[in-house]
Amino acid sequence: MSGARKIERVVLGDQVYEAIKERILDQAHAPGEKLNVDGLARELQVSSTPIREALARLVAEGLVKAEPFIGFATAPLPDRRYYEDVYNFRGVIEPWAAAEAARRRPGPDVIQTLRGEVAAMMAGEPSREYRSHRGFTEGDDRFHRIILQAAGNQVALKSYDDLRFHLHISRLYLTREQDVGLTHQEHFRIVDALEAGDPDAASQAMRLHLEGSYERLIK
Amino acid sequence: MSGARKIERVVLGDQVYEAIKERILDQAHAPGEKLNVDGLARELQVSSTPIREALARLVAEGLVKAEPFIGFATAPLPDRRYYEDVYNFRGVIEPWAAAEAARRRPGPDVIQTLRGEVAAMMAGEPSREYRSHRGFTEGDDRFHRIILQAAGNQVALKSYDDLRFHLHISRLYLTREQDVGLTHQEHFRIVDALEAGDPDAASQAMRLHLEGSYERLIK
DNA sequence: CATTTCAAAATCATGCACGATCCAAGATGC
DNA sequence: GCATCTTGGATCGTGCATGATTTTGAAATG
Repeated sequence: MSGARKIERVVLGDQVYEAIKERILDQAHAPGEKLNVDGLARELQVSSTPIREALARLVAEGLVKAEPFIGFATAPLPDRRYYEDVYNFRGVIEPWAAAEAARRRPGPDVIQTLRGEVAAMMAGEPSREYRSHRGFTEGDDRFHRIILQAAGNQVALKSYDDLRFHLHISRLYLTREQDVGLTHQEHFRIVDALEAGDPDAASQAMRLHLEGSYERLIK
Repeated sequence: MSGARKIERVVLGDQVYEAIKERILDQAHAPGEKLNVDGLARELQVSSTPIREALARLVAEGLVKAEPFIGFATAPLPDRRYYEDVYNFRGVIEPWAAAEAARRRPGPDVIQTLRGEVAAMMAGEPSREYRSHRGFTEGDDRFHRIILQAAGNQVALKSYDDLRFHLHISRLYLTREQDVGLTHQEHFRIVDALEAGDPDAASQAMRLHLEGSYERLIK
């Protein structure tokens, strides 16, 4: 019984999907770059079928664009208009989610995890270094995602997940060094409000953070 | 110039995708029903590759679930918890979108289209008839979508589109006859507020409509 | 006789190689 | 210099081989 560990049934398409996603998030492919199916097949040592399946999924998620009879390419960096929409949207969802999370009184484990993320983001090397740059971005991702999770609405969580990759990439290409300190402070205030169980304060802190985040992004 | 019609390069995978989606929305496959790749290939007169590509996309959109080495199946009807989340989420997004749309003063063509949808939904046969049942559902879909569009935020629009199919199916399986009249009145109030360019009234009308809609759905 | 066990066959998902089709770019002709 | 042809390369679709899963059916057990 207890020893019955679940056998991992591995489908090649899944692994290829993860591999390509990782490559894009690793900036191994620039935005808008063409993705050669045969080339990927050779590099990943599989046939073209799993590649195409994986790319089809990535297309549906918006990370990859497909042109009939021409091929696949990584999604281009969105224009300013798109970011404006994204932040307006987040400005509606996330303050609400933060209030909801505060109302539900997140457990100490959640607070602990959030503080851990904040601390880890601060501890990152002064990043001209690529790795820490990515580490910062991923930490920010997780921070916001945890709050969406704590709000307990799976639909809202999914809508955030759909934005994550685009946000991840844009942050990767557009984040500046001096922004780190400000982000840090804003995150702190959000966690404090959550811990205090104060919905209004949490909502307000999140709103301010997103506004600041947007300002930093577009300049 | 004017005669330069765009040649539609058609990929089989796209057509298969539309065909299967249509089948699911047509209730040709019950929720949770298994989808046989070879069977679909024979029925649609194509090989299995386009089928799998289409199914992979449908999986990414949540209409179809995939289990490794077992196959594909249409997504099961969600539980009550899910609908609660959906309507809480819509209760945040759509009132905001309605206010935004009112603020932008939608043109007379948009108002006209909305009134057209409302009228068409009312004109539908007293539906024990299946067709009009579906017609009602699709009309409701389009009504809400037009408002999201009028709000001018493509991210919010996409988040709604991600919910549309699930909503469509649940409405198809769960809508009652006596609900039609109430829906109709609520839609009217929303259009009026949009036409008047009154953000608060639009937001409020949308909120009431969603609350009513939710009540009708879960009982 | 009902129920369980177990093996073998049928069914089906998955991945691969190959051929057909189509796009892009360089070469040729005027 | 412009249009047409040709070649290279890539995508798209098909058929088939392989391995996993499910079902069938018969034997064995209680």
